[in-house]
Amino acid sequence: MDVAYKPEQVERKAREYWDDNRCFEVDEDPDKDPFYCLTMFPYPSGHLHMGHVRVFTLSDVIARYQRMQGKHVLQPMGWDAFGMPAENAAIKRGVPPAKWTYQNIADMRGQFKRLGYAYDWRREITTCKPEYYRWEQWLFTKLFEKGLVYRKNSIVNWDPVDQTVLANEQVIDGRGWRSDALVERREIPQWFMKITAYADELLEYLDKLDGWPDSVRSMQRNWIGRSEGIELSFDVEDEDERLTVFTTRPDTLMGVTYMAVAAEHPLATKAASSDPKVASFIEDCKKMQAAEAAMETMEKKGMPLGISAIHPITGEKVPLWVANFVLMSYGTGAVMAVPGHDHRDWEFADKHGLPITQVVEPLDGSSIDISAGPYVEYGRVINSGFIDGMTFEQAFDAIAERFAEDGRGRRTVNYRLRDWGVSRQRYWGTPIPIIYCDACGAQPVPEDQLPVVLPEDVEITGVGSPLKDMPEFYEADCPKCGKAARRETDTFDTFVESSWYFSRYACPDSDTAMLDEREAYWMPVDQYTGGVEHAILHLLYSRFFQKVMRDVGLSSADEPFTNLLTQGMVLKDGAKMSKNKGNTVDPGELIEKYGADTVRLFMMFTAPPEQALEYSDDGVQGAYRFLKRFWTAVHTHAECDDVPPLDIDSLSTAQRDLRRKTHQTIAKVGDDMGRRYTFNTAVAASMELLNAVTRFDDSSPQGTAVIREALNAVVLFLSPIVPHICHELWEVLGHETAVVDERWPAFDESALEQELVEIVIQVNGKLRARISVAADADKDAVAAAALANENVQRFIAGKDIRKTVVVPGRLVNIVV
RNA sequence: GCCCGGGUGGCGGAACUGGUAGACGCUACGGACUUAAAAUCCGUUUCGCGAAAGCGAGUGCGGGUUCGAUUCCCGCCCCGGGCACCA
Repeated sequence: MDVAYKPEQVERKAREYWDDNRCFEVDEDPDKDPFYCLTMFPYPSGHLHMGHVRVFTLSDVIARYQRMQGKHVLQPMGWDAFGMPAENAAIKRGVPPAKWTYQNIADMRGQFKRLGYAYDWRREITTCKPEYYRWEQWLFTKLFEKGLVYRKNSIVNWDPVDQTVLANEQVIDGRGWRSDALVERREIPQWFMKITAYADELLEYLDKLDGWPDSVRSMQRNWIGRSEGIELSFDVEDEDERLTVFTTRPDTLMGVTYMAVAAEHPLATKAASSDPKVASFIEDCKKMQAAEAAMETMEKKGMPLGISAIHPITGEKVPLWVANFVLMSYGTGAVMAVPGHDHRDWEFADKHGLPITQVVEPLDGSSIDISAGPYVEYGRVINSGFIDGMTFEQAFDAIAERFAEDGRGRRTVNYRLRDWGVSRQRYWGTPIPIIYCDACGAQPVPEDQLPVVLPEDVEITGVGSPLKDMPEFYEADCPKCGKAARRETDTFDTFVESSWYFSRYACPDSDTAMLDEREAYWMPVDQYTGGVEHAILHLLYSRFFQKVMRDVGLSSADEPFTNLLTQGMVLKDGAKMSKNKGNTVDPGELIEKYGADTVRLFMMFTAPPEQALEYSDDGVQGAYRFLKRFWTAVHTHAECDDVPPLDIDSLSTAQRDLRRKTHQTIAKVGDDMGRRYTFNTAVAASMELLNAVTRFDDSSPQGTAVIREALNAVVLFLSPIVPHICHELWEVLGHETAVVDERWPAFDESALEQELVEIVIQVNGKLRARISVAADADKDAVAAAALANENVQRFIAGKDIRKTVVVPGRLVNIVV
């Protein structure tokens, strides 16, 4: 054997075969069984990183495996091309975002091709192209017509020095990343999509998504945060308007000792006008970040407004506070506080010397010390007049009824989910198709004027959006009255592009409609793969868009992704790879050194998909070494060219053992790849089989026949993972057809039969011996054999046997 | 802070439905081949005691259920992801 493994040659040959034969280009064939295999498309940052290689390899393995199962597999690829990094690069290097992005796409496409992914490149999508985003603009105008979009004020991070809006990521310790100025909260008008109109459906359908991990469904359920409660209103002294609050704990109503409103609440604004201390407090509240994590971890501060609400039952005065932890954008911007039975209220009351009263006691009647901490469980109501003695449910109903009668309240359902703010004060994004007219207000751009094209030749300064300085962009005529009007210069959140791209792959060239009839052939996606970090936002927005597309008649699918696989990150030295930490590894270099197959194998073997994967140079070496062994084993065997057909009945015990191993492995690897998605154990099992073949020293005709069967199997089931080397080795094994067109091997049940099985013997649950018994031995015989064992006798001698547990084919446990 | 994960040898991991803890790979060590090195091949490798047979301990920590717990339950600790403008 003088053929050395040269990855670059082997891989080029396989690639050329796939390209020449257009192996991965698929059309809509009604006679075939379609399987849509999709990966979350990448942001074209310019260079491939290890995370990309991992997720795209995972998806590719699934696609190739399904193809071997006879499915008509679509696997497309595209680019999530709008986003901040392009603007940042433009500021840094003076290159326009469009130019930078297109160059990156070209570079990355080349790297992907080198990795041998089975993509139908004819369907490539680039979201920053007008052919793509025009349909997104079109859908927005449809939503506008349906009343599913609206404009309202909301809070952004404002950098007072750079005069620009910052992303949460660009705020570091409360300061702007470039200017280092203290960031302020600023309210500006922005467009919102009514995702809350679909809250119930998004929640209900989670139960039907049984192809999704429970963890993701659970995160989404909590994110939507449906809660049933009562909305009730309190009169406020010297005010005409009542103060409305939402509570899920009306049973604690008599325990309200104060109330709190958000800094932006009208009552707070009013109090500030006459009280400079309140005014300065509200001013301070503006200097905090918009991110929820920052809100939750910051010090809880508040200040009395000097006015009181009137308790709706007792008529007593309840002091009104302004507090930094109450959000104007969530609920009504006001809360009732029950410090006796809520953690946050208790801490706030404790700090500010507000009264804490107990109105719920444990159902078992035990006493609690409310001054030491709140009691937050459901219990029995006390100290509460007409609801005394009631359970939570009884009190809930009683309060609901009472308030409904006097028109002060109603049962209602509240969601934690907020509407989706889609406006961004950035240049590099899809222009929001709206024209503002002084006379007619905000008007959607009519269909025949779409797309609103983003000018690509611009200069980025880092101060505001260049669109605001381009009259040729923003000057427009009102679509309704024709008078001079002003075009919206904000662009969409880039999550909008990624909320429907999966459908567009079905018909990327459709220029008369957003989606055409081909959508129905491929959608929904059978297998979607991507990082866990997208478990909530991207996946929830996509689910929302799918339902919207369904409701405007573009699709009949309720959900976009039938099965979801969330993959873990790639780490080095226990930390996420990042330029800051200087611990990045360039997959391009590895591919050059070892070939694509080695990198693919390393990724699949090192950890199961859902877990974080720790990078190691030695691990890559190991993968390369295995491929060399694999290569040598197949070539060595291929030298014996007179391999006869298998004659199962004539096999020796050793030959039968190897054949059993082959068929056990076929079963195991099929299960690992098809059901469990544990590609690491599939590879391990393949290695074991190859090790068994290498150790099997038998050059008799039937010996080589058994080896041939084993090697054929190994090449077949490694072909989704390391497709290039398997393409070559399949040919070396004498096959006329390409491995890419082969079916998954079938396993022979009869090959698995065994005469003897090993049984473990325990005494009191501790391993004491192993014995070999006939596979069909009955329980009593196995127990008797176990008792007869010498070492077992040492441990049971002189003791009474209390119990004997026999698990057939596995173990015996003798309890003394 | 809240929600969701994870924690097993020197390292990555395996043990799928409560039934042999450490498969497979890496590292390290010993050996073969070689003038030498690389590559390759063979062997050992959870820890402690022991010449060996074997014994004891052991899956983040503390408890519990069970004949039997890495696996189920309760309470902690640590690490990671998400928290609505990173994608």
